[in-house]
Amino acid sequence: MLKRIIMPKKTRPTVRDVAALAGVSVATVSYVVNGRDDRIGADTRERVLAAVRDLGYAPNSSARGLRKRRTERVCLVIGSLGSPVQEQLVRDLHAAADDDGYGVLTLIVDSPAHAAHATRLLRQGVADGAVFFDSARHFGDLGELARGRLAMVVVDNSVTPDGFDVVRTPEYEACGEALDHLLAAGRRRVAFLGHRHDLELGDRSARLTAYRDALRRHGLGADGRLVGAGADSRVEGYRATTALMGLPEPPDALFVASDRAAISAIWAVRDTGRTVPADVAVLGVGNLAEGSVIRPALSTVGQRQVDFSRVARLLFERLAAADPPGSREIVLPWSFIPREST
Amino acid sequence: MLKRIIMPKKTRPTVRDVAALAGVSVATVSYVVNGRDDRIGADTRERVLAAVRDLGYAPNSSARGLRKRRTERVCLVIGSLGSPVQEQLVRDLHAAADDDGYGVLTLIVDSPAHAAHATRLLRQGVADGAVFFDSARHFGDLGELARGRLAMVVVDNSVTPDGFDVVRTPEYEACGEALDHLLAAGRRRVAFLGHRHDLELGDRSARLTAYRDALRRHGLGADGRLVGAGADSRVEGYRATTALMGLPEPPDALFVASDRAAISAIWAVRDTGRTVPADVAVLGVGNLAEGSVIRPALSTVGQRQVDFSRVARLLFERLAAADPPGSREIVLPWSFIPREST
DNA sequence: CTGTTAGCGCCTTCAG
DNA sequence: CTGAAGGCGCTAACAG
Repeated sequence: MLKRIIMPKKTRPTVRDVAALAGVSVATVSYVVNGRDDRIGADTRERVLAAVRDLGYAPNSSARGLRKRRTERVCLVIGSLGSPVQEQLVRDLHAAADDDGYGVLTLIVDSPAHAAHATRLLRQGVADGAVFFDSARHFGDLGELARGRLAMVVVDNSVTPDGFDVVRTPEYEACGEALDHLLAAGRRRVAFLGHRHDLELGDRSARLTAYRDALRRHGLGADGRLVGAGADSRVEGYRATTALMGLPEPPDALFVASDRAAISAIWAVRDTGRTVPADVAVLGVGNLAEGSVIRPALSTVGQRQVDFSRVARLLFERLAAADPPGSREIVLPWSFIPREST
Repeated sequence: MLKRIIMPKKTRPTVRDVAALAGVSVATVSYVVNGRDDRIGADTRERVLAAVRDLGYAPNSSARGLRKRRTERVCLVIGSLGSPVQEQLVRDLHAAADDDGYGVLTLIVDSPAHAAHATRLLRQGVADGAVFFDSARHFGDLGELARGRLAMVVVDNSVTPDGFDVVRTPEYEACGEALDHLLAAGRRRVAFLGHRHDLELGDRSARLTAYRDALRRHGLGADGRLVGAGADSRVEGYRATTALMGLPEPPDALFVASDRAAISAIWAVRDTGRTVPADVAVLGVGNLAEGSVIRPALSTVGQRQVDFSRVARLLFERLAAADPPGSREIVLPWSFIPREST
């Protein structure tokens, strides 16, 4: 009892504390804090703001979320750290969120276990909306989440809209164009280094399918030894390429499903004494900034100007809408970006 | 009115809905949901769980947080995406959180603006605890956050404990050892490529200071042209190295403050027709897995076995403790890891 | 212009 | 073993 009075408060200040200190009611504090102070006198407002500062008051987000039935937070669900494309997404989403007074939380989901984890948090209402990027494949039923009143935008090519918006990238077409270029230039042994999940997906992987179809278009048979994993990281790209170059009939072109690994691949090719692109052409995916700086500059496939502001806008439109808009679908512009490595 | 009855419920189910469907009281539902079901009959429990499944019920985290005055969530505040060391931290923190039934949110803070953003969320009680990694420098007063009843562990060398635990890495000593090795081997023009913030920090940057002190120990003067930015990304590492190699008197060794940039540096050196390590030695920092795979393998400085489980444990000890433990300080083992590039 | 007050959904004594 | 009730901190009617 006595402790209460003597000790500094161990619990964070509430509206009531602020109200008491400023000599006003809790409603007034709430109005001031929320910017609804058209009805509040200037002097009163100042007293409240001073009390807020003195006490270090910040409104409790649980209480506010409970009352308003919105958290004013959005969630970015991404598949992994380490890909610079995502940095742009982070930036664009933060920018859009700031405009609307929202906070951004990030959930890293690179396995079904993390997806379950994320699903639980999202269903518990940790945020009002979410953008899924490079992570949708780990989730079971995204539609169920959307039905739980979560505004959602999913960047993925193989998911079907179901109460949420879908953003697609025409990977298949752009990769096909790039591969045609390679094959038209006379390359005859083109290898494919995919992500592990490209190989698991098989026919449902746009990149792998684009590769197979391009070979077929040019009358070339598939050689199983030229298809494998290696796009998931720089290390794997280096290793897989080294192995490929040790083959009795090594490839004369490499289609690598990520720029990061493609850059390692260039390095690996050169470490076996060959030249890029003279001996071996290398083609990446993603249009990483780094690719345009290295020598030879990396030919790639992706957005010319990496920009996710449209994705962010979709989410905040959804959040602002009184009635949820129907499931929309947009397509980001992808193209073949030829440089020096092919 | 009629709509209410006809339309599927637009709002998420609550304990009351579950209780009504299962034919029990809300208290019973709460007991079952929270595993306090020693007092509940097995059949009753089954009915409740069935209702939970049918309705797709998940307890509202705002309401629960308000009532329990804890969110059972922790926050990872990291400085950027893209560094694989952080992947290990993410993994280790998730593992520890799962054990204790906590959720993990990630906040990306690579600027003071993002720090303000994060501070607001944290002060609003979005999580019970937080680990700061590679981000502390963007914050003004971490002590104030800790006083706001947030359990905190800060991984940073220049912050002083103030109601939170601090984890340090003996960078200065380990870098010094590595540089001594370089200089003892006869290198005379050693360049330093730092992060932008190393250069801003000046004397307070362990890596830059280690560099300057090592030169001094070996009786070498400082050459301003050999010190610059370039560690922040692969691209910058490549560019900065290329510039350095174009100098009238190019360096014979490069100390690069990140492994990622150091790897680019090796490449850039070779692209100017020189050999690593014969012409130019390259030393990185961080012990990135990739560094041990490339040829020549990258000499570096860091944790031999990258492991942050102790960091995570610190946080969860703090959360479990009734009374906050005093500010603790631990030191992670860092060492010089010589390989082929020096 | 400011104060009073009724919940938001949940957990947890306290009775029964 | 189960039900009723209070209150966590906040916002938004509604009074005054």
